[in-house]
Amino acid sequence: MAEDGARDGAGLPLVEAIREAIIRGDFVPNQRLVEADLSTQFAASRASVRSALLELTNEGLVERIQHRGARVRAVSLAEAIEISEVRMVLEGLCAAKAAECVTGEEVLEFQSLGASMRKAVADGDLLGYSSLNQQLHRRVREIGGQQTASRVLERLRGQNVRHQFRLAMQPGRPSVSLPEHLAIIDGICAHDPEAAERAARAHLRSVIVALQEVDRTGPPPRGA
Amino acid sequence: MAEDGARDGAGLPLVEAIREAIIRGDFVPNQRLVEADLSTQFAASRASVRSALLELTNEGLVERIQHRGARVRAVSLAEAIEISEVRMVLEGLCAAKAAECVTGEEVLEFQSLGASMRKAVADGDLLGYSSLNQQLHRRVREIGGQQTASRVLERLRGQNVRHQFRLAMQPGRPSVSLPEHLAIIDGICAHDPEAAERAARAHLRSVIVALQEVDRTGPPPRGA
DNA sequence: CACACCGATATTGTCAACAATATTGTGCAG
DNA sequence: CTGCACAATATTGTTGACAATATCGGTGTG
Repeated sequence: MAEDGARDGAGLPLVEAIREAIIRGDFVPNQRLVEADLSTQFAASRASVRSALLELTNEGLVERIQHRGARVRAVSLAEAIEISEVRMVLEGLCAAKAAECVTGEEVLEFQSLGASMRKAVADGDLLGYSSLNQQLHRRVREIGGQQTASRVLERLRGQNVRHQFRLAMQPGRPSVSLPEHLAIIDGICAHDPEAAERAARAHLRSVIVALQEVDRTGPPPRGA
Repeated sequence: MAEDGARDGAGLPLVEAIREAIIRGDFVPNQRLVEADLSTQFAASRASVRSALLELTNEGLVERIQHRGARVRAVSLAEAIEISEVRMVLEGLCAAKAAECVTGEEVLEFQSLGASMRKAVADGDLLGYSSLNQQLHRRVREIGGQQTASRVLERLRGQNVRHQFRLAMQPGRPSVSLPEHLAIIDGICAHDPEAAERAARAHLRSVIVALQEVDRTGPPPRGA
């Protein structure tokens, strides 16, 4: 509460403002999202808020029950694993397609990206590595050219960004994921769709295992 | 036009009514969906129509442009192929998971379903086969228990139901798809996730080839 | 003391009217 | 005859108020 929603003004289209607020963590899971409150906080009409909540519901970020309002959806560990399984096969698909149609220039770009990731891990730059990580996944999607898969992946990303964040902060995690990422890059640069898909799937499988691990060690940062 | 939208009354929640109308083909691709018209046709307020269109937009069934209204989204062949590629990996995932956790009772159900499909093809019952087809895919999703994948698949289904329909009506198509379906069933019943996934992917790959074929022979039934 | 009933409150869902915007048709100049 | 400015129209986007519904607190009774 107490946020006066200064940042939106008329710049971003409200739905993005709320989405960012949820992803950033301004709204915690299970927090109620009352239409009237949001309309004042974001200086928008209730109808706009309503339509934004509709959109975010379909994106899986908020949950609505008839006559009972909207709340920030709390994705359980089981759901996070499901999402990662879907990501596994979809990113595998994108990696395979990227390996097929990658250009020479893009190969160089990927290799440079790989080098940067290596360096970030060596330097212990967690934040930089996380950013490069996202960049890699995004580029694979873009180059794969599978817009349908990209849209789905983009939506899923928002849903377990919280779990993803916990993973990235896990000590020792980068040294595990780095070789997996490099394998994806290698497969794509070698124009080997099957290798790229295998590598992408292996990476996500590893993410799933890590999710289960991190849950066993330290339960949720903020209990529901 | 000229439909007075008799069927909805107060039974189904409007959004489903419009969705069914689009899927059924009452509204053809690229047809404009004017809010005022729909509100009279379906005897609902414009606000309700508006929110329904919002929802359907997020489902990918309609397309909206700022201040220019909504139209039924026409999915191109390229998009249909993309969708089928996504289906390929997701149904592969579901089939694999189904193979892992299928019960003895469900094995019998699948085998019975396979027998029915065989019979329908032998009898030349296109409609019955199409129905069994959908039932098979649905059961695989349900038993796989991957709700995230299921939701995505369900949404994608609505988008290329038109292309799917054209395929089903293609002469000779059932004899091609039947063994593919049976292979999926066999893989699941054998509790062999890899075989089930391979079979599911092979099936969808065949669907993609068939989509390209049917486009080459007979372009769209109703040009955009 | 526990439990069902009932009214008060908060919140969503719906509606009708108004403003903003894009499209279309018309008239005029070149 | 063609191209452009401009008004008329059609349609969406927004606002505010109203009705429907669920939740919460109190009250009475077994």
